Amino acid sequence: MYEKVDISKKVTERENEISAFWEKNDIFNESIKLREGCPTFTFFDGPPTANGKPHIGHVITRAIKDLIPRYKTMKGYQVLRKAGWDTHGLPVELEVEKQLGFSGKDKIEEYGIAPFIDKCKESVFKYESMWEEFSKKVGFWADMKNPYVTYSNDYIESEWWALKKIYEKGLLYKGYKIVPYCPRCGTPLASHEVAQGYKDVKEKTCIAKFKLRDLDAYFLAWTTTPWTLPSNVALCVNPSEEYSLVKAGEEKYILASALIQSVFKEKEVEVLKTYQGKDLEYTKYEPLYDFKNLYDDAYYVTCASYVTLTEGTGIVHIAPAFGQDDYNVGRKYHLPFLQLVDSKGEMDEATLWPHVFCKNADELIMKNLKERNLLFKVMSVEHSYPFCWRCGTPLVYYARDSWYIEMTKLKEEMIENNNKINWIPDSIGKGRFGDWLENIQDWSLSRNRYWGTPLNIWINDKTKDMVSVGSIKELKELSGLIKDIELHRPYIDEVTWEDKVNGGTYRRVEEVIDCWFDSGSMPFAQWHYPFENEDVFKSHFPADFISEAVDQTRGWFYTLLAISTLIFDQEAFKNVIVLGLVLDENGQKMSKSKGNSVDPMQVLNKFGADATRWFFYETSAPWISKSISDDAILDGQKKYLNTLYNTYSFFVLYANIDNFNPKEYKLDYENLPAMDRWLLSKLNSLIAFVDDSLNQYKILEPSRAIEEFVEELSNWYVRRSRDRFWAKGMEKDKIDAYMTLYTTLVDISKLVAPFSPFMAEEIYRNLVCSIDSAAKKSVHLTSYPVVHKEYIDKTLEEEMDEVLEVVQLGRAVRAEKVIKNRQPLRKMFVVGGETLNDYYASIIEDELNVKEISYTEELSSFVKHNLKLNFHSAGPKLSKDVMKVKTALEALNQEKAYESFQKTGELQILGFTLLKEDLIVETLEASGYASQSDGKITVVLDTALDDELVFEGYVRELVSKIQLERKEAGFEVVDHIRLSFVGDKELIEVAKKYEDKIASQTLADNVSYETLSGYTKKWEISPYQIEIGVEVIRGQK
RNA sequence: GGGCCCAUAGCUCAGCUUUGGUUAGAGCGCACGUCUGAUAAGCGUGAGGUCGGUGGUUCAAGUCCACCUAGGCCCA
Repeated sequence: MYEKVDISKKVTERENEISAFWEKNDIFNESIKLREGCPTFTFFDGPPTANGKPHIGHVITRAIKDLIPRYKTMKGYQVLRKAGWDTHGLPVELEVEKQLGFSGKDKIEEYGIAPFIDKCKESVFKYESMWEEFSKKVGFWADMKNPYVTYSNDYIESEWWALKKIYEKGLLYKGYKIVPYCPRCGTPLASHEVAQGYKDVKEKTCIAKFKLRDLDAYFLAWTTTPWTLPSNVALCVNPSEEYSLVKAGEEKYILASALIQSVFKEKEVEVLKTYQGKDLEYTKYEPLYDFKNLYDDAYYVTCASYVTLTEGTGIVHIAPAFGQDDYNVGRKYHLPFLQLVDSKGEMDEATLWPHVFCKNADELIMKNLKERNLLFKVMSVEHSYPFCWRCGTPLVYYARDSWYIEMTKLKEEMIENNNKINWIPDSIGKGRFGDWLENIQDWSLSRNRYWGTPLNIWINDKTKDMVSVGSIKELKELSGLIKDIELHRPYIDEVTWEDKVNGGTYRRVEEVIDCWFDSGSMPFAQWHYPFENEDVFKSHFPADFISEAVDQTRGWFYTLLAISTLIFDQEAFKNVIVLGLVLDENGQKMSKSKGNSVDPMQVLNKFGADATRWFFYETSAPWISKSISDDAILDGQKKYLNTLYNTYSFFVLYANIDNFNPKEYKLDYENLPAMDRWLLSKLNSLIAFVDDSLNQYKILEPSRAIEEFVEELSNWYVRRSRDRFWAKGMEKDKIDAYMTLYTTLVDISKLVAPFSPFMAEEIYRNLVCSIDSAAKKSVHLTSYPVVHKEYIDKTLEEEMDEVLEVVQLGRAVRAEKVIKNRQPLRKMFVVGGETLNDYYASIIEDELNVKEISYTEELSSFVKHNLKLNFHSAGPKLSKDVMKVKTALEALNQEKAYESFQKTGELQILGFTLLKEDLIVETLEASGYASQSDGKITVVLDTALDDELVFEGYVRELVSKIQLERKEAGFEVVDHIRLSFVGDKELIEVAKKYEDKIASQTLADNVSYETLSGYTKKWEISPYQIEIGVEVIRGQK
């Protein structure tokens, strides 16, 4: 029959066995082959970098990424899952530099680019096997045999095709990028290098005066970097803020209205006129300096929304060579580019201060302006400023050559395509991402590095003509190259050709591209489209579903959308679940330096994949960051996984004893008892809910519903139905119970397969495959459970809810009066609930150990009434008097007020008329009765005891003690025993009187009152004592 | 500096948008009691909350508004 379930076996051991089964039978590929010809569901896997180890954050991405495709596969879709590796980029180069023991570009060139990139290639797959093991462990199914690799020639060639399309659309241009730059080292710094070197410094800042050309007034503009003032070409205001023309002393100034006070302090100021920022646009002013003659092209006011009124004057000076914001404004207004500081950080020859280091020129410039009455004010400011982490020189922001993709031209298309995407949660798509698109910037594409996709632009050194090469074939045609070539530096740099007509040599530009372009190109580059696999690509674009952590918002999510908009003018993915980050147990970010990183393999080996996955599903919504801890994982494991597993092992235990084969019976729905129909109703409600939720990419809600169902299955259905499985023979009631539980467990195994793939598999294989060789050999090859609508009976569910409520109240009464559940009671009353049928009554009676239950509407003998204001209805009606009326109502004689209210349906108080909906009737326990109420239902217990009840209580005690002894003595559940009693005569009499009952419940074939035998133990059953012996009778059933 | 997410019991989280409403819930953990022939389980009672802070709107605010603080993410 079924394989015996060994509860003591370690979870990880069980999971490893399942894993081995999947591998041996190639279940993953089987699950894809099975859906050949079915509709496709497209999932894109965001490529991890293989030169870093998997960390705990990858568990959540993998858990979520795995769930949806498994679900969709079971729903009948074919879901290809090509894994990928992100292989290019600066981190790889840095890793290799470290390994080779040097640092810096000059050292790399000394070492040689060819051997250097060979090292990069090696380094990329340093942890590949670790990743494979990791994926296997979490149960993440992906095609890791044929992954896409961003450094492969095919992949790069696809990117070249895309880059050429962008080039042909005229969207690829060469401009400047403002980078943090160390003038001493002569090199730009990467952002993480800059971040290392911030220091708080005190610096002189100034407000300069810019004289209007057509008005006797000055614009006031504040700058923290006076050395950029000679390179000024424009001013900038916020178009939607208000600005004022003010008179202070003899002079007139223009500045933001909101900042007049902070600029002029106590000084007398007269406001002459106000403007909207937008009104000032294109107002011309006199330049501070005329080192270069740009008088007709520059020196006017521009508008940009980044200008804020939090400090300064609300007017910003624009020097496009020295700030990214400035540069963007410059491009927008076609301003000239003026860079009067050289690459050593020294002032230009053309200025009054040639070769002075720019930071030292601040004082000189302010002195000069002051002499010419162009300096309004000088202030000291303390702020954090970046310094070179190598040499301590203050960094300057400096314009360098860079290639851009002109994303600003595609703003509308980007927004339109973004609006087609279902973001989960939508606040990210609309908020963080949407806002960002509103302020979209051009994509700085090039990197002056070595290990990356080379930019496919060749320039004629004589004519300056440019060519973008879109394929290897094209390259060969142009250059006459015959042999195969690797599309990497330095090899690709050697490919040049002569222009036979106009002369000159075409050479490739030096740059490689941003590796984010690699990952954003994966929809087509993974298939080497358009050179191959046109069908596969076309049927798998855009993706139905992707998911990554929130830090990818401006990373992969953006580049996917950007490239698909550029090339295909559509969205790259339809649904995206954004995931929160995984934090340590104190909610702190994990980092190597803090030493609080959690090793994912250690977690997986300790708790198993199902429990770890479940933690991420069930803890909170996917996008909320999670604090991970052993306790938190253990929680879900105990509550959900162990409970389900125990229920399953309970079934197997008894089904094996009874040799129960579900294939020999049918689920006889029409004639099932209410308990079974209740379970089937709950089950199918659950299936409907989970299916619907997953279809909407909701994960938290179905997880919690599953957990709740499993709890009810185990702690209500199975607990209540235990003796049905325990009954002798194979009566209909027993078959019903078996069939109901079997059906439920099999459906649940399918339902939870996407969530907890390992346990689902184990349950399914043992319950289904063990008895049906024709069944699908894996749960992941089956179809997702379908709702039996006819099994859903909401009335039944509500009735059972009431049973549970009554039981809970009854237990509360017992606890309060300290009456053990083993002590039977004669009578109970239920007031205020629906009258339930005998079946339910018997459940309640059994559960609460009472002989009779009666329903009554009349509870005056048990309870008192209390009238309270219903604020919801009375609040708006009474308004300010609401509290007065409340107090008056409380002061009334409640019973009398209730009576008259019952008669007339209304209540007069303080001149107000309160109607039924304005009042809440509360019932309270009257003295002398044991009762509990939840406000709607009241349960009253008759606590009087007579001899018979007391005897029956003793019987239950005796049975309970015997069962304990059986367990302690280590008897099997099915063992029959010989019983013996010695002790106080009161208890002996009870035992004799109820001997049959005791014997049948404890499988005793023989009872003796003379001498004790077998395992014996003394018990106190207050106030008497008894000693009980239990002994196995072998060879008998 | 800008944008966004988040803050509720010792811990993990509901409740907040759609309807502002009387005593703010659940699970875990703790104490006591109870039940149990599947279970590391179940049930009950109790202790445990200035709902991050301040101010505002309102008869009434965990819930709506403004500001602030802490943590996190992205961008400067």
